[in-house]
Amino acid sequence: MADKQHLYLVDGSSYIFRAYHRLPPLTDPDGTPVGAVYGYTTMLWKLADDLDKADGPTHLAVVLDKSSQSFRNEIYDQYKANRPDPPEDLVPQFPLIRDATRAFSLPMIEEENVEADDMIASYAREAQARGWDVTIVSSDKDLMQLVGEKDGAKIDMLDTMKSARIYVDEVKDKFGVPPELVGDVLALMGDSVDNIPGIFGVGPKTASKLIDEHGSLTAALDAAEDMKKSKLKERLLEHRKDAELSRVLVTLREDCPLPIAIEDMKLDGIPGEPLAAFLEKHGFTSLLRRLDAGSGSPDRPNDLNPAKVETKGDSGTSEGNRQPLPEFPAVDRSAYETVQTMERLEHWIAKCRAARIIAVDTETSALDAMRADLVGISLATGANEACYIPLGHLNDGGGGSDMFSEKPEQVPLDDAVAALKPLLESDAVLKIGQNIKYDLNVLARYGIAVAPIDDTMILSFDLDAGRSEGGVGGHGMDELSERHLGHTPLSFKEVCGTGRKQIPFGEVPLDKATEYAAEDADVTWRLHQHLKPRLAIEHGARIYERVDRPLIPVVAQMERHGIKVDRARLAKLSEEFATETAKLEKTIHELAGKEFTVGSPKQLGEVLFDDLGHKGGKKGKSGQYSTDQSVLERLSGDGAEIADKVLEWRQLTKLKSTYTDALQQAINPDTGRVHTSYSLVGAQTGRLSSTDPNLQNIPIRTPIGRQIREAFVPENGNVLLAADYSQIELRLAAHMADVPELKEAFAEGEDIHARTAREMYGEADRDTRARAKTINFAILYGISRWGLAGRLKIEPDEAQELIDTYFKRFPGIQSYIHETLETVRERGYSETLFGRKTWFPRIGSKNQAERQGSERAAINAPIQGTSADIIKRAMARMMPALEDAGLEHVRMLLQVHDELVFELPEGDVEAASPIIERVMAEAALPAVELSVPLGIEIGTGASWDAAH
DNA sequence: CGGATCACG
DNA sequence: GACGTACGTGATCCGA
Repeated sequence: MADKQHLYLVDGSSYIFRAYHRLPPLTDPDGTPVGAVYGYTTMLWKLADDLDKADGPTHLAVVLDKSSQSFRNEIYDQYKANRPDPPEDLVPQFPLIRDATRAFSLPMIEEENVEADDMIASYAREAQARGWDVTIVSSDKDLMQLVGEKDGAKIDMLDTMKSARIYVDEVKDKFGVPPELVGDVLALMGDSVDNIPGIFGVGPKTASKLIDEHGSLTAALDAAEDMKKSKLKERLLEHRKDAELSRVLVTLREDCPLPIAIEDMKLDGIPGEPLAAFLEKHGFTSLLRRLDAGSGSPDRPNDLNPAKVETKGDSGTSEGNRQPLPEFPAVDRSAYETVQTMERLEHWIAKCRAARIIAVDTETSALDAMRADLVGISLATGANEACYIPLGHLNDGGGGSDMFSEKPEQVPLDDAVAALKPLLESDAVLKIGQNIKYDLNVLARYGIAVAPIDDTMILSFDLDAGRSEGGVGGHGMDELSERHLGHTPLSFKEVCGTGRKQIPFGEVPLDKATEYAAEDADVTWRLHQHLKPRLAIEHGARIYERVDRPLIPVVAQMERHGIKVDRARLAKLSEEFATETAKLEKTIHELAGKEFTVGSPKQLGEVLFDDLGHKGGKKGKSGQYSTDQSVLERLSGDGAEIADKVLEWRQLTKLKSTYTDALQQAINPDTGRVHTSYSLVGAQTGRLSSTDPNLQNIPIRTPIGRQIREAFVPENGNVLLAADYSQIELRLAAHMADVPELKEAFAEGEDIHARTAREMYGEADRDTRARAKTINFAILYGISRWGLAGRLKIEPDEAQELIDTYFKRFPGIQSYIHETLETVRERGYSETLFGRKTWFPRIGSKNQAERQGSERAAINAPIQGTSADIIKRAMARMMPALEDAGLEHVRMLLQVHDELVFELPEGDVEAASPIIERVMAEAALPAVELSVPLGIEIGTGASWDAAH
C-alpha cells in the first residue's frame, strides 16, 4: 500500500519578513546581517527533518516572489503602491535566502508576473487533484482561502513560528466564514499594506458579518439597496466598484503554468554538501555540528555563538527574557601554554580553526601601534584555553632583569607570521580583541590583514556608554573584567614595573609573560561571551553592526596613513613664537614691576589683583584668583595693558608647546608622517576622539594659529581635500525637534542664523544675527538663562525673555527638550536616530548641579551623537564608493567631527569630489530619512589651511 | 596627579 | 535652603 503523498509549499517571501522582525539582528563573521536567513535555515531544517513523519512532507518546494510587479498591477496600477522599502539590513539577506534553499537542494519556484501566492495556489490545486495532501507553510491570510478538503485530499496551513496548524475551524475563527468565503471578506475589508481599497470604513468585523449574513459579496452588495439608511449603506453603494475590483485582486490564480513538476519535488531529507559549506560560510556553527553529528532537529540553536537565538515562541527578543549569562571556571593562569615550537604553533592554529571564535592579543615593545615592534601574540579559544607565542623576547627568566640571560627558544618571527596569517585572515574564524584596532595596526605592519573581527571594548561602549566613569570611560579590560567576570587580571605594572624601573615587554621572563598575555586573551574571550548576546537583547546590534564595527578597520587605515607635516615650517614657527614670547615676557615683567612665572595662574593672579590692585574674584575650591581669558579680556577692556600682553603670551606659548614643538616630535621617523590615534570610545556621545597627537584641535579660529594648518601638506603631486558638513547639528535639531521654519530655511539654503534673527527680532542685521547664532548654539547645549546671559553679556532676566521668545517661535524645540528628558528619566538613557544609547545615571540626582548638568548633556547627546553616527556611516562607505569609481589613490586621512580630510592626486579631484559629497550627503540613508538636506562644503589646496 | 587654561567641533 | 550654570573632547603647564 503506497503511502499518501504530502506536498509542503513554503511561502518563503512572507516568512523572511516575519523572521526579520521576530529575530535578533545577527550577523555572520563577515558582518553580513543574517538574522532572517538563520531563522529561514532552521525552519527548512525542521521541515526537512520531518520527512516521512506523520503528516510530514514527502515533497517540498519553496515559493518566492520574483519581483514586486505582477499581473495585478495591470488590473490596478495602485496595487501594493504603498509598500515601504524593506529594512536596509534585510535587503542583503534576500539573495542568501536563495543560497540557503539551494544549499538544502530544494526546488525553488519564482515566476515573473505572478505572486508567490498564485504559484502556491496553483501547485496546491494540482497536488490536490492528484489526491495528495498539501501543507502551505505560511500564515498569510490570503492563502487561507485555499484551506479545506476536496475529493479526500486536504489543504492545510502551518505557521512554523507559532507551531500552529490552520485548518477550516481556525479559518472560521479568524474570519467568521469558511475558507471559500474568505476572498469575499477580504474584498470588503481591503488591505492597506497591499493597497487593496475594499469598502472605505469597513473593517474585518463588519465585512465578515455582511458575508456571513448574505452568503457572498455580490449578495451583500445587492442587499445594500434594501438596507435601512445608514453610513454603511451609503458606503456600500458608493464604493461597490472598489469592492468588485478588490475581489478580483484578492482572487488567487490557480491555473499558473507549473515550471517544475510536483513529482520532482521529492524530499530527500537533509543533505550534507553543499549545506555544510553554506552553514560554515555564515557561521551557523551549531547547525554545522548537528550536520556533522548526523541529524537531529535544531531545537536549541546556539549559532553565531554567543548570540543565542531562540526561534520558538517570543523569547530572545524581549527585554525581560534574558538569557542566563555564561558561567566559566575560575581563571587559572597555570593552564596557559607557552608556544615555543612550530609544532605547538600548528597545533594551536588547528585548535583555533576548530573553535571558529577566538580572542587575539598582541604584545609589543611600545604603546604606539605605528612604532611598536611585535613581541608576542596570545590566542584564546575558550575559558582557560589560551596560549602565548613569544616572538621577540630577550629573557627566558633565567637571570635577573638587569642582566641579559640567554635568549629563549622561540618560533622565528617570520615563520610564525607566515603560519598565523591564514588563520588571522580567515573568513571562517572570528577574531575578538579588546581594542582590536591596535592589533590590526600592529599586524598590518607585518602584512596581516586581520578579519573578521569583534571588539569587546566597543561592544561595551555600545551597550554601556555613560554608565560608569574612569580610565577608558569604563571600557578598559581591567574594568570590564572586574565588572562582568569578577576577576582581576594581572596588571601591566605588576609585570613590567612602573616609572624608571619599567622594562619593555620583551624583557619580561616567559613564564610571567605567558601568564599576563594569555590571560588577556582568555579574559577577552570570556568578555565576548558576556557582551555579544546582550547586543541583540538590548537592541545594540544596529549601532554596533551598522556603525561602529565596520568603522574599526576604516579608522585603523586612517591611522596608518597618517598625514604629512612640514617639519621645517613648524620649526620656523616655533622659533618665531619663541622670540615673540620672550619679548612679551619682558614687557609683562616690566608692567608688573617684578619677575614672575607668567605661566603660573596663581602667581599671575597675585600680580594682577594683589600687586596691581585690579578688581576680581577668587575661585571656589583652590582659593585662587581666576585669570582665564574672559577675566583678562575684561581687564583689557578696562585699559590694563598687561592683560593684553598676557593674553598674547598665552596664545603663543600654547601654540608653541602644544602644536609647533609637539607636532615635530610626533613625526614618525619611518613614515615621515604624523599618525594620530583615534579612540572609538572616547566620547560618551559616540564621537571619535584623537590623541597622540590630538589632530582634532589644530588651530583655525585665529590667523596666527592658522599658520599651523599650513604645515599640514600633501605628498608631491597630491592635494589635500577637506569636506565639511555645514551646520549639521542645527540641521539635525531642526529635523529631530521638527521645526518647520528652520527646516524650510535649510531646504532653501538660507543663512540659518539670519533666519533665526528674523524670527526672533523681526530683522537680521549683524548684531541680531550674532545673537541668534549664540542662541542657536545655546539650544544645542541645553540652555539656561544664566549661561545665555553670560555669553550675550545681558541680564539673566533678559536672557529668559529671549529663551521664551525662541520657544514661542519654535515650539518644537521646547517639546523636544521636554520629551527627551522625560524619556531619559524613564529609561535611563538617550538615543540617537540610529539607536546609539548614552546612559545618564545622574539624571535623577538629588544634587541640583549634578542633575542639571546631566539634563543639559542629555539634551545634547542625541544631536551630537546622531551627527557622529552620520559621519561614521559616511566613513565606512567612503573607500568602497571611491574604489568602485576606480579612484584607488584617494586616501582618507583625518576626521574632525564634521569634517573629513583626504589626500589625493591632483588629477583625481574632479572625479572624487562629487563622490565624497554624495557619500556624505546620503550617509543617513536608507536607515533614516532626514527632513532636511545635509549640506557639504568641499575645498582643496596645497595645505590643510588652503583646503578650507 | 588635580586644577587651570585653551585648542577644536 | 543652597546650589551655580552651555555640550563634547585632549594637551600642557604649574605646583602640591
